[in-house]
Amino acid sequence: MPELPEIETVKLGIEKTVLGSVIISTKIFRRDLRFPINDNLEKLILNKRVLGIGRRSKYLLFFLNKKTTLVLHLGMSGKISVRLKSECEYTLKKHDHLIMSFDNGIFLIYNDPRRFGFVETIEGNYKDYRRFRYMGIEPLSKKFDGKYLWNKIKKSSRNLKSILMDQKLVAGLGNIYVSEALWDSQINPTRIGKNMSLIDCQKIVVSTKKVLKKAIKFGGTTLKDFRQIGGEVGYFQNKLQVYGKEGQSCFRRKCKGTVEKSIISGRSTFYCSTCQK
DNA sequence: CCGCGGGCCTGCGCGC
DNA sequence: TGCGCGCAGGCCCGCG
Repeated sequence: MPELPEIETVKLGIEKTVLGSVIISTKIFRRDLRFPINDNLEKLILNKRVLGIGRRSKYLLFFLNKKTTLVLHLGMSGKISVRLKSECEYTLKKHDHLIMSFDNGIFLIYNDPRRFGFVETIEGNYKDYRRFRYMGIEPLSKKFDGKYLWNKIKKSSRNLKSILMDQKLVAGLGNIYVSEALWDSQINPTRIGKNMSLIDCQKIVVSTKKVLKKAIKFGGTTLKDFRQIGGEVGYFQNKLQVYGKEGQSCFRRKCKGTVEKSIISGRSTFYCSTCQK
């Protein structure tokens, strides 16, 4: 499910609802998520105030105090939603795994059918979190520029699809937005890193940022199960240019090509080989 | 060290 | 209607 724009959308929703509030109760219905929920998680977060909400790549962060940060990863099918108390008590939904209630009356529910997501705490500075240690830079940061990308890939014999999916290089892009960004930049996902020019890399970076920002603006992409925290779908699926469009005419003006789908590095990849060179 | 493929789960849509 | 298959927005791990 969620890539960077979807997590950013969820983050903005959570900020509006629980920032500054205190976690007054937690209920965990299943602990066997992608990684088992630690036995002491409840103890570590109970009665803590949410001092800040953050996002690193596709990870959501609840800053509780100097020592403790709650990390949430939504995997492929995870959702966070807000509900009223009565709804939680009487209509627990299938695959609801965790409920946190706050002193402002808000309930946050984590639901995840496939259980590829997980919840855990970071003790100490979140920057030292082991899952962030080797993680690449944020794609929307200033550091992510053409030069950075070019330096990272100019000797690589991997294809662009797998390069941009590599979270150690740039963290937060996933299957949808890599296809979208490469289409926007008119560069073919099968091209090899070492054959890319600095100009090509600059184009990719510009397109990536443009696509991500637009997706955030539209509240992310809902293919089937992504929801904003109030249950609203995202709207960026209406703005997709290639993802899921195999067999359709390329949307680029004056391009007579057809969108094709192929499996690159194990993932479905969509592109138009007529205009993506 | 690096890159790749399999595995983790459930649900859905498709062809038969 | 039902069944089996393939596929799905991500990540970790083991292997070569």
